[in-house]
Amino acid sequence: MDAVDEILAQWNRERPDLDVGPMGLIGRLGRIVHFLTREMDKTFAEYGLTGASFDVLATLRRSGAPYSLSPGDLLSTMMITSGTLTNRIDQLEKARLVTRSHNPDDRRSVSVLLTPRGLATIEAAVTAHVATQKRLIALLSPDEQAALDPLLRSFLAGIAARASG
Amino acid sequence: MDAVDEILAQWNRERPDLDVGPMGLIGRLGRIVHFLTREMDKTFAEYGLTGASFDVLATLRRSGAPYSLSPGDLLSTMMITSGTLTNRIDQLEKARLVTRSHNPDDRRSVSVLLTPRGLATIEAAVTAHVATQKRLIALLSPDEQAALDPLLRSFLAGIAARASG
DNA sequence: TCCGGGTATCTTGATATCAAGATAAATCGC
DNA sequence: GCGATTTATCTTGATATCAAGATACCCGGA
Repeated sequence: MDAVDEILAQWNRERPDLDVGPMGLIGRLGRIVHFLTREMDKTFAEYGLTGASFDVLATLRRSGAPYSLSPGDLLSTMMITSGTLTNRIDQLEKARLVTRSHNPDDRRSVSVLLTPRGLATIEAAVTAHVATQKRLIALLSPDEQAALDPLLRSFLAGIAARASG
Repeated sequence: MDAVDEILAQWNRERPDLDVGPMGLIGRLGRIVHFLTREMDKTFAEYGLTGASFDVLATLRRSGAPYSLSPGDLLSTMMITSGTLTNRIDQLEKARLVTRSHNPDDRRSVSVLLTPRGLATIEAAVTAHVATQKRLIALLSPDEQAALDPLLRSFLAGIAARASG
């Protein structure tokens, strides 16, 4: 009888006509992700980052040398709007973790490049982040983790199929 | 090879020292919840609500007649700060979906009460919401849903134990 | 050449959120 | 009783986000 079960019990009492089975699954998913996000944010904060700024730096870092992508490239892999990305890059530029430079061949487009300081920050932060994720996922046994993985893949595949179809 | 696998492949190339197994699980969880949230928000919007305002109305509704709780009661079941809750109640009051009244016995405390209009709104919205959740969860087969449930329970139990211990 | 349409990025205005602290009222210890 | 502490809620100031539209530039066709 966890916190989600208590909510479902209330609905059962008040609205017995509702089938709240799906609400249990989705509610638990939401709470789990909420907790994981909060814990991971603590690690980011140790490096002066937020989840948002980490995402940008990590996307640049994992794209490989020279650690440079256009805002458009970043947008395509990060589920945010263009205005949000402009703001994130502004903040990172102020913190001297990235620089913007204009492409002389197409002056509409911009390159966002990790500075040496930005590279050092993300190298350290991602190492700590992976350690945090390892610690968090250890709340499940290895068997449970192995059982969960294909279910999440299937769920996400269903979503991808829906989004494109 | 889904979008999360592509991210993991990039990290494997750039930082083969990192164990990104946990990142796969956590990344998929995050994406699934992000998608589910966006879809559920569409249903809320049909009733003039957001996820935030739905949460307040639903908490009042499932508490049972007379559909009245103090901000403190609401806070204890909704993972938000007191300032956020004040703002949510302000918005709902403007929309005439709830009213505030002061308790004569303890003038610090306040009762937030569903108006008839608020009750009618949440009755309809929660019915539609449950239908949306049923549709979304159908991306998994019944067997997959049955397999997922105990894993999420176990994960959330681990979190609850950690949070309290 | 020049215009229309498309592309890449940024700006604007409105909201929602949080952290920290303010306010007001109740209660506790003496 | 009376000051100090605790409790319940709200306020303030900063930030992040989004939707919609503005800006600046490129390109293809007449």
